[in-house]
Amino acid sequence: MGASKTDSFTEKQNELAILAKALGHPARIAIIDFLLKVDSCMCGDIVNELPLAQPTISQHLKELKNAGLIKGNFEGASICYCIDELGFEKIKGLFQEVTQHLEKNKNQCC
Amino acid sequence: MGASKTDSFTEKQNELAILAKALGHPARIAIIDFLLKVDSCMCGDIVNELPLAQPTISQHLKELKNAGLIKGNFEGASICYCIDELGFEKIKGLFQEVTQHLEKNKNQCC
DNA sequence: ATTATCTATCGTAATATTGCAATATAAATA
DNA sequence: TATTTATATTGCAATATTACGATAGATAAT
Repeated sequence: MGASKTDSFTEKQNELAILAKALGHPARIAIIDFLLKVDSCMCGDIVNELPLAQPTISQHLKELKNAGLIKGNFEGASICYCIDELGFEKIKGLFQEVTQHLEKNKNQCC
Repeated sequence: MGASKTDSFTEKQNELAILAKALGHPARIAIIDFLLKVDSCMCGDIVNELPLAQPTISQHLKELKNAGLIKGNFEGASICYCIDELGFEKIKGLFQEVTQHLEKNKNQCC
């Protein structure tokens, strides 16, 4: 085998996993960091910032976009990328659940 | 190639990526969900809950533990697993940064 | 000591990801 | 139209992940 058994889990679990997976690479975290710093930029700016080739950056941007973590709009010849707050709102929910739960239950087993 | 260029990124970026990657699988999200529901449990309880074989669950638990998202302590013959709040605190920082940034800058490019 | 129970590790096959050179596409400009 | 500029896609090799059967280790109970 080797393929994830996505059918065996809830839609919400799969959705969260897709969002987390998209953030599960340092290059993609670095892209998010950069977008937070500059608000918006084009693909070439990121290529100049990170030590990866243009096709690799393009691939990472595609994955972030598919997961709903960034948006990209045409602006003349280039494409303007920026953070997509919707994706981050979704994944934030999980952490709020965890935090709220842990505040209630300080006395754990471990 | 195929290996991530981890040396090219900051320690914080790599750390966040490791945490996010650990959550980037529906089975591991399901394990976290279950631990939130029952507070603490043993490996066998998760094997009964999820449609995966025991070695597979054990492997997922190991990854969550390595990332610092769960803890596991011996309790008699079995091992008691529960959420590790430290890991979740770390990853929460990124989302707070994003949220705070987006509150300030509602007027984006896209 | 033997057996039963619980969890981890090993080995392996199937699949997915990462990275880049080469190439293609799309829009602006000369 | 030809050229430049910006980004995406393709193809491929290297590596990583996923899943599980078989097996090993560790503790508890008999």
